[in-house]
Amino acid sequence: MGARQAQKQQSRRALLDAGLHLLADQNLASLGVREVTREAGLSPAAFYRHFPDLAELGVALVEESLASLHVMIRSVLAEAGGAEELIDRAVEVIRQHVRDHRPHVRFLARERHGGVRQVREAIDAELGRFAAEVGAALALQPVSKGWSEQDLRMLAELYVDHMVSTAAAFLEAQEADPAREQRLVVTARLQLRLISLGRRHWQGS
Amino acid sequence: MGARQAQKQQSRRALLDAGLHLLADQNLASLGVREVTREAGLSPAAFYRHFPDLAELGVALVEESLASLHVMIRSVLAEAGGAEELIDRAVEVIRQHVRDHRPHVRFLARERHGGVRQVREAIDAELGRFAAEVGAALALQPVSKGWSEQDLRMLAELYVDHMVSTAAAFLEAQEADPAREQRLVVTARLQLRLISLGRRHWQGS
DNA sequence: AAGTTCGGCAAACGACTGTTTACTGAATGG
DNA sequence: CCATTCAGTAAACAGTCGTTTGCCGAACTT
Repeated sequence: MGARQAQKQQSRRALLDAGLHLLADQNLASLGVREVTREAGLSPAAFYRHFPDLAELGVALVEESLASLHVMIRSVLAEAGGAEELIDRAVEVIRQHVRDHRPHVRFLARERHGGVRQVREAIDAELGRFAAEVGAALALQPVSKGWSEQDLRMLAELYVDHMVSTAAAFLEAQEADPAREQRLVVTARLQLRLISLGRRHWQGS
Repeated sequence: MGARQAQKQQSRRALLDAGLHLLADQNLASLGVREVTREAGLSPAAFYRHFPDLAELGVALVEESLASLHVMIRSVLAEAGGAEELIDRAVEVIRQHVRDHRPHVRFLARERHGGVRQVREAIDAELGRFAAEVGAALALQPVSKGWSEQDLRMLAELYVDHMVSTAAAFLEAQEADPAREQRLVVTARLQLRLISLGRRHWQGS
């Protein structure tokens, strides 16, 4: 890649980082072009060399934010182990992921039902693909023997929804109270244990 | 109440309705005073006779939006019945509630993790009280015999989170595709059945 | 070495913003 | 019936906004 492209990528990164930083306490819909370029150290007009819209910057952030999610889920399911350890590891991975990618996670939580349709749809589509991936992984586990396609999908969605709720809860807990975070870990584990229990006794729909 | 107060209430309502209407495709943080008053048919300055802030209008909407929720939960738990019918009724009540209160529900979904701290905290506090109420109701059911306080709370939160996720899903499904709504009903029922199953086999933490 | 591409800039456009001011006039209370 | 209260108004304040324009100069191509 030439120095030309490299410098352009650098500016693009600066814009994305500036946006992500400003979105810490703001919605995408209330973000301004001038605001972003000011934070990024560029002139307002420079923005349009990279994105036609702020919405487009938003979808770029969505892709970036969810890329790490797929990596995350694999790291949970990669190492085998009993149901109990799997649960503990899953919760821990979520906790750590929120710690390591606060801005991205906050962005997702905030814009999932936010005011920008384009971004909302991008998140939903990606989350759907995510659920499919989880479903495929669940199908490989011995516990899922005899489960219908529909039931697997329903379970995967339950897990994904729970993960999203938990991540959002971590988001608020981590900046509020360190003790609250630990309580959250305990609760999430218990909930997953209960779901896992229901799963073992499932007789099909 | 005098005619004086009555007219003031009417203007206040107009502001709240205008806000709710505009928030259909916008965030609270990107809403403008002028925008709201224009929609409400008032002058910009009139706004300040009712609210100091747009954030305050937001918390007013939170209270309004969640008042109907408490009514809702009671209508589910009021009539007794087997676990199966209770689940079906719960899902149906949520579906209907979203239908009947679209703007309020959308507002809650959008601002729960939105850019206005004051509103976020109001929603979380109210949702916490809601979970406590659900927990108290769960404690009365025979299935909960021997359950610790913590376990009951964890279950209540699981139910509330699931309800919130389901309501948000209905929100998008209802304006997209009527068939998707029915699929959502089926999925939500299955998920609640699975949770209910885990609940019956719970041995305490 | 000359010509072209193109990322970034400053400046200007009209439109819109939140909030304050001094005011009007109808409902209120004595 | 007169004085007061107060919800609502119009006008003005000083900004910020998104977007387009013409231009510069460094990196590419040939």
